[in-house]
Amino acid sequence: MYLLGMSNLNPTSYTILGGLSVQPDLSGYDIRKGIQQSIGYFWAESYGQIYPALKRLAREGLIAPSKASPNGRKRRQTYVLTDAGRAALRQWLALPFHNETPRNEFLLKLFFAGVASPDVAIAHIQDLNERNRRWLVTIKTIEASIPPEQPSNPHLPYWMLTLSLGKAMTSAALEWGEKALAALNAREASAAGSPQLPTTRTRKTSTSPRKQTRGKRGSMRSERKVSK
Amino acid sequence: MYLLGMSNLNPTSYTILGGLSVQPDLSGYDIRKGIQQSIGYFWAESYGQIYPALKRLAREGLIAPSKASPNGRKRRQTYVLTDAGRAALRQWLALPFHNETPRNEFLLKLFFAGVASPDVAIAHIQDLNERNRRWLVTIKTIEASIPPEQPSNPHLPYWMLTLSLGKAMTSAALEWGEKALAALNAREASAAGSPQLPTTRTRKTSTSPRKQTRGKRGSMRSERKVSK
DNA sequence: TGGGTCATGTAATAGGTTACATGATTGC
DNA sequence: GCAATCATGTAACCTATTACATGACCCA
Repeated sequence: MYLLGMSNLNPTSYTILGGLSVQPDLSGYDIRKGIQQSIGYFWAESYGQIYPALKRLAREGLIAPSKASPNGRKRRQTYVLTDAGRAALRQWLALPFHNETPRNEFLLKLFFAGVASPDVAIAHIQDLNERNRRWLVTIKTIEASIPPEQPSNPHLPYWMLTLSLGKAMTSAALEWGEKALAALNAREASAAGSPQLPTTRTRKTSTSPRKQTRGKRGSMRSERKVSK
Repeated sequence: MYLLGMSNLNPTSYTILGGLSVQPDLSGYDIRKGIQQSIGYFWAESYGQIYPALKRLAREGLIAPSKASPNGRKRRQTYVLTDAGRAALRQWLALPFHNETPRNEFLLKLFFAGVASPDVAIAHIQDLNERNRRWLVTIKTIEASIPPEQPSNPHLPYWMLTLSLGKAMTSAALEWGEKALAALNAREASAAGSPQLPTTRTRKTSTSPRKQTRGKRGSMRSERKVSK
């Protein structure tokens, strides 16, 4: 009965189903905003994914257009979950989760930092610490915005768990970063005390790395396939 | 002088440059193996990325084919870093690191776990804990394999730092997982004690989710674009 | 002589971001 | 009337994984 040509949705689609299961009558725009505000510290979606996914989900009957416009807004399409959609969501929830391929560019640069000046590693760790401090603020903000809800909400215990994992990991990384920074600074200081061969490294006064431009950021598209 | 049509390499290319900066005369195969064995807990590369990247790096003069075959193997192409390659690597190392888009499927499923039976969340957390325990073993294995090197190795302090961050975050996650599991089990037990309406949830004996098949794993390609 | 691993490579496809285009609505 | 934000959508890329093809070498 439900082995028609559908299935094999992408994670974006399941995120949409999940969002609509928590709150019906959301538009694509709402969904994106909701994701940013509630699970933005561990999940992101772009419009380029959301709108096509909505079309497809509707086509396959997992969501349905709804007319309800909670506020007076017009020209926006909201959706609700269908029974089939709820079933698909439950099915997906029960499957083992995928490990995302590990790709941590911070750790990669730290691993190879021996080729560069110690300033580089120090700057990256400072950068990481700042980002982590900001994450902690974000997480605490979300945390503060939750309790007011009705306490019988079946989602609440799980929402608290996701927040506490986020907090635990970010805190651990921040503690590591502060210790690492202290260790590297001590090492730098002692190196400055003892004699040192003049090497490639030019002791810069600023430790902050300059802005990174990589294909992205539209302009500055210097790359143009060398051969072929 | 060095503003020719090159630059804008992808992370894979920089990983290769990094690998060759630590040890020259590696083949594509070696590089992949080396990555798995030393930084596999935070970085992965596939052949489909490595071989094209090697070609391109050689074309742009950042690496050069070398003849040295450390062991007696034949029919394999090894490479060394050129001066330009080392410069490119240093330049990239100094740029701020990219945050990978946060996409943690475990947290996503946990967040929406309220739509499903409590067994689902419990199974996922057990799964996570097992993976984390395995990570810790891997990290400790790598850790044990490092000290024998010459202590003057300039990479060593950074390698130790990457390992300690990996360990800190994994341990934090594991501690969280154990507490979370205890909390959910307690909740389940107390729910079983108090009367409960018969709902959709079918109390399964097994808590382990079944194998996930999603397009990948070649066979079982049930999806076949419904329309268009 | 045959299995395992070494070794290189490519085609199909998935999955996703960015930049851009377009226009409506709200509030000042 | 104008800026900000709401709102939808698409085309051009990029990045990466998977599956497959191909064959050499090692050793028992």
